[in-house]
Amino acid sequence: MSKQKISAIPSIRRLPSYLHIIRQYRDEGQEYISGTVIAQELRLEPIQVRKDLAITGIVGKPKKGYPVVALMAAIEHFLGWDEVQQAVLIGAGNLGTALAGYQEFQFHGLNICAAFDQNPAKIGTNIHGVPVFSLETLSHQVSVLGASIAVLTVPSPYAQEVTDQLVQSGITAIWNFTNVKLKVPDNVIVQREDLTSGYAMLCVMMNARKNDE
Amino acid sequence: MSKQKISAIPSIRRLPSYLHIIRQYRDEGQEYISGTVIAQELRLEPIQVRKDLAITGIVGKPKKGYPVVALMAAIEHFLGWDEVQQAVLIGAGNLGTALAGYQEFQFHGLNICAAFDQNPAKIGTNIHGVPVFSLETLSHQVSVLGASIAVLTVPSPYAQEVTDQLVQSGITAIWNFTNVKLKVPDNVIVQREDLTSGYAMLCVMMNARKNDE
DNA sequence: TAGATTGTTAATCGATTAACAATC
DNA sequence: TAGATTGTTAATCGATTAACAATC
Repeated sequence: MSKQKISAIPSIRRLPSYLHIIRQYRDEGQEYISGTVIAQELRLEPIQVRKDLAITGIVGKPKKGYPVVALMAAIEHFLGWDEVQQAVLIGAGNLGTALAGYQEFQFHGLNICAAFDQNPAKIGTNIHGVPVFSLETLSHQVSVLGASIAVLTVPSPYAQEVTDQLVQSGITAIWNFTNVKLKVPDNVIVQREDLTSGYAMLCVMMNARKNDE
Repeated sequence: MSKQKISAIPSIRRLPSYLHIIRQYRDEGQEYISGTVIAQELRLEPIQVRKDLAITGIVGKPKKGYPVVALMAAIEHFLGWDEVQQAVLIGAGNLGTALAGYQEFQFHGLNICAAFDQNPAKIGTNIHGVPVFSLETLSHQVSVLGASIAVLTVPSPYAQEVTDQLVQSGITAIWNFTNVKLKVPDNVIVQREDLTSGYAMLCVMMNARKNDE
């Protein structure tokens, strides 16, 4: 088991932006939405949108498009966003606080139910309604809360040692916001979110434009 | 001009993580680092690392690897990180505050020199040393500060109208942290940072594992 | 010298795009 | 019916991986 290959990674990454558009059309009371329309909104090719949506199993109607409600359900189910996931936040610093207060996550079934920090001044307080605990109580809380996801926002130097604790506590999925490549056992999933890679893209595009003039 | 195709996007996105590893080796006083070693650290294929590094123009030495200092310089120059970029932060909320305090950006030549917010209570204060101004002074400040980049962290409903203001103020590159697909003129670059797309990946990996057991 | 590593050229793999019949 | 849109099958494109000669 584990370490298995996920196929169609680019498609999976585009699904949330489709969902966002589709939700807007639902709110406007539309019954159907076509791949062509989604493509226009996101400036993509219609064929790409259709191919991507196909992986969720949704079936559209020629001439009309996809039924909005069923399409939303199909994407959410495919992503597992139709079930609430309990997550713990590790590191109640700037970024951690921002993520704890990010309302959008509620739409994606992600519930940050507890935060952990080293700083005694923060323990016992709460950030955006999320209680902050001592890291020493991690194992206990993880089992009580039934959390399987950890959102990691500690300073880089602590990332690996905290990860070891997370693994020992029974966490099996880590959303890693540090720039450290974490070492974890085979059965633990890590998704690294690297802001600097997006910034690199922006910079290269700026350079390309400059050389173009 | 503009809208030109950037090639080797995946390679560009990996460069920052290489830089991070290489910097560690520099700090340890290493003179050379091989593609093999970088690959081991990041669990990639050595050939991929060599191919990626080649786009920066660096030339390695058989048997030894790449000269650490020159390699850092080559990556930084390729990304344009050897020159400081002035950026304005739009939206001094949770995420904006976190980004203003993100030390790491200094390593990448990104300097957030001013923040802007709608909220009168925030105007005149500062977040992590970055002064917060009224949005009405945007145009003036952008020209005074010589900023060409805007980091956009306003709530989604305001994203487009604020973007229009940014464009009018002379901003030509937007790092967009909202989930809105922005409409901008051809000469303006937008890099969207979508946290939910990373979370989608994590969820699909979790589902794949579950079905595997 | 022997062997690790580079950089180039070719092969494979997967993602995107194109073409088009089916359909409501 | 006419035409927009779907979904399938094939073609193209680009990224990754493999093979290997060159080299220090």
